[in-house]
Amino acid sequence: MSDEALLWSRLWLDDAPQGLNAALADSARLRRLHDGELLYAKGDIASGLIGVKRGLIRNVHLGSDGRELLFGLFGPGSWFGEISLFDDAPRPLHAYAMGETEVLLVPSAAFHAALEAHPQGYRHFARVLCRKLRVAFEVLEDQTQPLGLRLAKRLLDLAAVYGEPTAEGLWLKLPLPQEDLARMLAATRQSINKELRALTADGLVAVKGGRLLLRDVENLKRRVGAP
Amino acid sequence: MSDEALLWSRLWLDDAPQGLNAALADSARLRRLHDGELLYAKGDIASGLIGVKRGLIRNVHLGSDGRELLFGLFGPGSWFGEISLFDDAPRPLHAYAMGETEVLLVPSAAFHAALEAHPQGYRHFARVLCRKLRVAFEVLEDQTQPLGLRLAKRLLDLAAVYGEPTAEGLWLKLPLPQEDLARMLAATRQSINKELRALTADGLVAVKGGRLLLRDVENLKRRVGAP
DNA sequence: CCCTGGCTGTCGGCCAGGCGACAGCCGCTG
DNA sequence: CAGCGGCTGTCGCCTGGCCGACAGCCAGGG
Repeated sequence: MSDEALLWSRLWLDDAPQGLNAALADSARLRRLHDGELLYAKGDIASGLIGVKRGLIRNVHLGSDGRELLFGLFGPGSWFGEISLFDDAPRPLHAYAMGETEVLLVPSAAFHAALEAHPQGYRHFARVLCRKLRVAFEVLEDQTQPLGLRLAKRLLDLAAVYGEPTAEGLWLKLPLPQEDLARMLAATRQSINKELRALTADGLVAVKGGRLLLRDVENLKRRVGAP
Repeated sequence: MSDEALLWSRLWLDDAPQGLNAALADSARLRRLHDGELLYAKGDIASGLIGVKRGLIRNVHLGSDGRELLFGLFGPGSWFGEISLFDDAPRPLHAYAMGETEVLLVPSAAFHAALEAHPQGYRHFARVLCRKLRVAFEVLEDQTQPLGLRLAKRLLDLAAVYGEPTAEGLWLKLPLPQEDLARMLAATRQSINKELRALTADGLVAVKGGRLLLRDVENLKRRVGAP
C-alpha cells in the first residue's frame, strides 16, 4: 500500500465507505510546508480537512503573554481540522509545520458536497468528534493531579501513537524537547525536567540520544491508573 | 407554547427539522428524579438523550480522592448526553439531580432509528459536538490564567444561560454555593471566596440573599477579554 | 577541529493557591 | 424561640510549581 493509500485508510475508524473516500480523495490537493511554516491561523475560516502525509503539524494556542500551549501533534496518518468544517466557525487553534511537511487538504466545499452525497459520513465524523471530546474531558479531569502523574499519562498517550516497541522498551520516535512537553502540560521546562529525572531514577524511562525510551510501560500504567 | 414544546425547540440551533423532531418527541419518556438522585453513572452504557424539563442536572467527575469536578449544570431547556450515543462508549461523567427534577429521555434505540430515517440530524449533532469541543478548548487555554480571571469568565458564561436582566444588573437565578464554583474551576472554596470578594470590592458583583448579581457586565467582560 | 546554537541539568527565591481550623450568619424546623 | 445544618468570611501555614540565572553538553557547519 502506498503511503498515500495508507493515509486515506487512517481517516476511518473501521471500514472505509468507498464512495465517500473516493470523493474526498479526488478533491484533495497536496500542500508542501517548510519548517515552521503556517498552515492556518487561529481565527481563519476553514480551508478544509487536513491529513498529514509526511512530517509533523503542531496545533497550538498562543496566549496573550506569548506562552504557547501545545494541543496537538499530528504525524503521518493523522487527520484533523474538521471542527471548523462542521460548525463553520473560525479555526480554534493555529497549525504549523515542524520540519519539511506534506499534507493533503480536502477543500471545504468539496468536503461538504461529498458528505451531502454520502450522509453516512456524518455519523463517522460525529464519532471522531466524540473521541476528541473524551480526550479533552480526561485532560480536564486530570487538572488537579500532580505534574508527575500528568506527565506519565501524557508519555503513555504519545507512545500509543508514536511508540516503537524494542527489546529495551517503547521508543518515542518523535523529536520531543522538554520544552514541548511543558507546553503540552501547561508547565515550565524546569518542572518537566525534574519530573522526567524522577521517572528516570525510578527506572521507568530513559533518555538516549535525545529520544525518550519508556522502559517499563506496565509500571508506568500502574502508577497512572489505579494506585 | 407549553414548557415541553419550548424544551423541544431548544434542542435545535436554528430551525427544527420537523420530521426528526416529531420522531424523537414521540419516543421520549418522562422521568422524575428526587434531589440528589442519580440519572446515570460514569461508565454506564448510554440510556439515551436527555432534556431537562424542570429542575437541574449536575454533570460531574468524581476523583479517586473524592474530589468532585463540576463539568456541567443543566437547567430547563438544556439537552445533553449525546456523546455516548454517537460513539457507543460508556458515559464519561456522572449525572444526578439537584432538587426535584423532571427530564425527557429519548431512548438510544429510538434515537438511532430516528437519525437513520433523518440523516440531516447527524449534521446538526455534529455542530452540537463542535460547540462542546470549543468550550473545552477554551477552558484548557485558560488553565494558565490566574483564578480571578477564570472565575470572572465563568460567571459571565453562567450569566449567558441563567442570567436575568434587572435594573441593578444581571441576576444569576441559580442556587450556586461557592463550593460549586470551586468544583467548576478545580479550586478550593476559600480561594473562590477571596476572589469573589475582590470582585465585590471592585463593584463588579454583589451577593444579595444568597444569589449572585453581576453589577457591571461591561467591565467584567473587559477584564476578561482584551486587557 | 573549534564555535555556535539548541537542548538539558540545577539552584534559589518567591508566591498563588491548597489545606485545616474556626467563628459568624441565616433560614428552617420542631 | 431554640437549635441545627449549611453556607460564608477569615487566618496562617505549607508547598508545588513559577521564574531567572547560569553552567554543561552535544551535534552540525564552517
